[in-house]
Amino acid sequence: MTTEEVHEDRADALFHALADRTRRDILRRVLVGEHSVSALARGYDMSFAAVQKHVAVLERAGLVSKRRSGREALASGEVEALRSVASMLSELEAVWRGRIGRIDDLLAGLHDATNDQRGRQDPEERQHTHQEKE
Amino acid sequence: MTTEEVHEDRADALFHALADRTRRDILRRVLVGEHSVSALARGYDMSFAAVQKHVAVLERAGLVSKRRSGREALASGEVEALRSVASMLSELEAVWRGRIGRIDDLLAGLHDATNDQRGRQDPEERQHTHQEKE
DNA sequence: ACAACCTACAACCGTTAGGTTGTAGATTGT
DNA sequence: ACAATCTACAACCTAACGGTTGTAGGTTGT
Repeated sequence: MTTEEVHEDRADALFHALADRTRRDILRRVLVGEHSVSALARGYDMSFAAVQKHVAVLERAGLVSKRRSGREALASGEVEALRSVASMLSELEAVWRGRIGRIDDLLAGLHDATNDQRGRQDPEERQHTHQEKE
Repeated sequence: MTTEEVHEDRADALFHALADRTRRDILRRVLVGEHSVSALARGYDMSFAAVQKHVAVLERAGLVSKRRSGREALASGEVEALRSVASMLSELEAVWRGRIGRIDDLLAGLHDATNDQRGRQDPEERQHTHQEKE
């Protein structure tokens, strides 16, 4: 599996995890502070198991981490994962600006330089640069 | 339907549209410049109809707009929709910073002040502020 | 006129997602 | 010891998703 595929897998997991309002709501709560799964479950009109699954999806995506404390599992939000999603969007916007031609370059500024938007604004001379493959 | 529900519907559509690698790839292409649907379809190992559906999903989410030119439908990426997604993530990060307590406040800075991150960085004194509802 | 092309959409199919209930194990408080 | 609580997971159900093929209508070029 190439590095780029891993990146796409992560993107799939992250965007999918965010594509559900219950999960986004759970994420908001655990970003404020730790909550046990059952404490979270009390806030929604669905079964405990359903909420637990949502937390599991968030956890698999890396948006939430869990810690054991006795019988409860305390979940808290991972703001760095959130920032990595933001950086994916920045990459897309960079494509729009015409800065990135090949997808390979997307993995260049991946470590910590997430919010790299010093520089030009609104080029507007973008027009079908159009390199068809094959 | 409340304003907040509309907002959540939009978030659902946007994140769901982005949660598929083929759609993200299509989006990258049309962010560079206009492409007809069949031109896009030629780039993927799937049927025309499948690609057309992907474009439709992106269009419904507002990430892509289509224009008719004769027999072809030219799709181009909507960078503003991309920025609105980024602003949703900023709102979540603002929740983490402890700035936003109630979800209602999320709709405050929604018009154009998307990248509102002048101000404090990394508070770190966040710890279970924890207001349980009910 | 007609063939080629592009788009749109319906119908279908297998898999995944989001929900349910039930069961079982570990921890806690009395 | 025992009941209550919390978590994890399996099994199941229905709806939505991502793909297919087929059909039909509008545009283009010869």
